Amino acid sequence: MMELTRKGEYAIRGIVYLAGRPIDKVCLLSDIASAVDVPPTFLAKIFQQFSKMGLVKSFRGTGGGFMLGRAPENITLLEVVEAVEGPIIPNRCVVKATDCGRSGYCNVHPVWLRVQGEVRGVLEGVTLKELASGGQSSSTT
Amino acid sequence: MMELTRKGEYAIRGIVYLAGRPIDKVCLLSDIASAVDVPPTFLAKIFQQFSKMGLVKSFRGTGGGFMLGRAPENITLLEVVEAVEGPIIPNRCVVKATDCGRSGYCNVHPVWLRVQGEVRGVLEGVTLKELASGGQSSSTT
DNA sequence: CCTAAAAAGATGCATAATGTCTTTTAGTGC
DNA sequence: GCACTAAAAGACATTATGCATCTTTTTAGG
Repeated sequence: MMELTRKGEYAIRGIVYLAGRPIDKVCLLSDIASAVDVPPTFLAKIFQQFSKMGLVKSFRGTGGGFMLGRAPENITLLEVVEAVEGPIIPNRCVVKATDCGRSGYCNVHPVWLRVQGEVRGVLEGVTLKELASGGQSSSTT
Repeated sequence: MMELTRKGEYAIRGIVYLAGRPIDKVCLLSDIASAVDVPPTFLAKIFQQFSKMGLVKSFRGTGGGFMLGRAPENITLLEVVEAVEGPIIPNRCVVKATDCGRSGYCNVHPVWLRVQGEVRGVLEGVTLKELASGGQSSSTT
């Protein structure tokens, strides 16, 4: 359960790679794709989503490609994941309480809220800069 | 992302209901199903899995039905969820490190481990007893 | 106007989710 | 032993999602 899809995995690989490149130069999608071993057409879709969210900037035509939309220390893993996978929703009732509240057998509701909070918290605490540079975030292991 | 399936939701409803019933009496599957509003045939599959894991005890034939396999304070939500959804795996690389370690672009690995730990921690801290009685676990909101 | 590169949209296949139905097995009570 | 009850097991159907690929269109440079 709770498994990241390939799309999410590819998305992270792609943007982390981009974050590790010179910040002011465009990258060809095809270069990124081959560097991180992802089908180029699939990665294109992913980067289109990134572009809409402002996580990357795109440039068409000759000399075009992609750049990070913001400084890598200002982009969190949570944003990246949510950009392509949608919001972190451990259970429907988190977003639509009527799904569980109607008969009273959902004391589980607050538990899902807590799960959601914890997951978001962890992902929000990690930036692309850390991921690209190999720097570890505050370890709690 | 990370969404519980219907199966998981139904599983929780069913076993929480059972946990709220007299502990030494069997419950008919059909009664549970109608009480928690789940298709009986589907719930049957779920309870078969529970039975294999020892979370419930089943009795066939006349006077048969289901009982909790252990005291409700000794069954955690984590066990229930994992019984039907499988282990909590935020990303493949958590279970099979070769998936991300091969080229070095997975500094994300420890993050997924932390996510896994947090989620498991929350779910492990909640017992069927609390869920059945409406008692809240240690609130941190 | 020709080429480069991303954007957008249509399509196809495989797998998983969500159920249902039928048959089998195991008990109870007569 | 027989009939009845209820769970176990397995086959089946439908839909949604994941995981791509291919084609066409738009935008930009030289």
